[in-house]
Amino acid sequence: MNAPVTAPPKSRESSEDRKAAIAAAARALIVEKGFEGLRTRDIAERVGINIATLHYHVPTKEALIALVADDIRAELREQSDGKGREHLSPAAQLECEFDDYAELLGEKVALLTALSELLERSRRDPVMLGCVGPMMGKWKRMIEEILAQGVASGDFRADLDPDPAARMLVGAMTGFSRAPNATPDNFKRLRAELTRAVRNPNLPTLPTQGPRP
Amino acid sequence: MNAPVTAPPKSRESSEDRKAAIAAAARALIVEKGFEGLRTRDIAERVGINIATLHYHVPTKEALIALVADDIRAELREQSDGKGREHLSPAAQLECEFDDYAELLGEKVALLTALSELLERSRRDPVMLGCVGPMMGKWKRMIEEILAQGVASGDFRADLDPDPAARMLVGAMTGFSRAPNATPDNFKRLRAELTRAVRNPNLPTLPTQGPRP
DNA sequence: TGACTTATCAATCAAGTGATTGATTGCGAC
DNA sequence: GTCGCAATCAATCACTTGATTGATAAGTCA
Repeated sequence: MNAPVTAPPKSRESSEDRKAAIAAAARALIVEKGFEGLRTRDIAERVGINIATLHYHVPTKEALIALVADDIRAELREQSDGKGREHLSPAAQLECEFDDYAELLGEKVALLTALSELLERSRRDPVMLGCVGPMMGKWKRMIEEILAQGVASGDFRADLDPDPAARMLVGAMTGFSRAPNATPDNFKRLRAELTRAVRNPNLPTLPTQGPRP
Repeated sequence: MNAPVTAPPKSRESSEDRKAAIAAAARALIVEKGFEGLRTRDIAERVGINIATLHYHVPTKEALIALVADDIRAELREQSDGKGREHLSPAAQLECEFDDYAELLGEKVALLTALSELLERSRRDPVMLGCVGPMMGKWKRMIEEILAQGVASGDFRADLDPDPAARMLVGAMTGFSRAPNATPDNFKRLRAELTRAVRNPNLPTLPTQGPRP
């Protein structure tokens, strides 16, 4: 390589690296203190830079918010991208959605927590709504689509209404992450229940039989 | 903004009335600005009193939080109290739960919004968790109980697992109030979907409201 | 009426809190 | 070298915010 695009590690960080570090620190602090408890000084301290340096990279707090939102969006897209599942049955696709959320619950709870904080604020902050709303909308629509296909294919109940059913599934999952006793085992039970809630009872094959004894 | 209460120069309020007014103003402001955006000065202004007067009635912000939490708890209990429904079928009892939530959505959205703010904070505030946690726990347990009875009576699916199913219902309802397009009509569709999600598909007739022997 | 309590306010404090300023330092280009 | 720019920092401003203080008026009661 005679033309390195990314500069080698210097004593002084590049603007990109700094911004990434700032976003990470901000997200961690949002989880700890809540969005409204986010303080620019705390972020700077965690990154190990001066307040003025922080403001050099991220001029205003609004820009900081946008940075964090983008950071979260990028990480979420990273998970959902490039996983062609169109060839799977609707029921299998739905299980994949559950798998994805289980992965978030297991390895990226902080992401979910931060997202939850942003969501709460989005109710009264149009800018935030513009950041977070599309993410949630996309998720719900994706599930809605799977459900509609499943109704057509016979995987799911014929009387299933995709829109409210998708609301139900999304609400159940997000609600789960907020609730106490959000253990992996309890999520297994939840997803099993959700599966039973939407599946076609007239299907000849019954893969599972009821809840645990 | 809002007129600083051109209230008539009344005689001095009683301590109880003042506290009630403070709680009401605080709740309204929580809805508008979020819990973390709650400012004692704003509350005082809305009530029409001096900051020092506010601190006379509610010494610290923590006491204010407790006051608000108690206020919300009281209003919620007011709705759920004294509505003996044990004589109804489990399916009918569940519909009553949906009715209750529809009523909240219609006439007391502010209550739900404030509660949502408190819930968000309860994740990182043990005191708040002590206030809000029991409320949510009671609700979930109530639904769980109805579901268990409905499984036994045959109203609901035999393979329904009450605990995660209750999580699902609670999550679906709370999630609905947060989501966009939370219209009354959409709630109708949601509750219909939830009803179908739990009902026993082997029932010869659709379970309807009314007592059953 | 007079002593005592309750409710109220203007003024102020002390600790934040986002943002700005002016100077300093490291690094690449010429 | 040394010039210019990007990155950094110490100091500070202007404002917010929960809480306190000392004084004053409105009730209560003997």
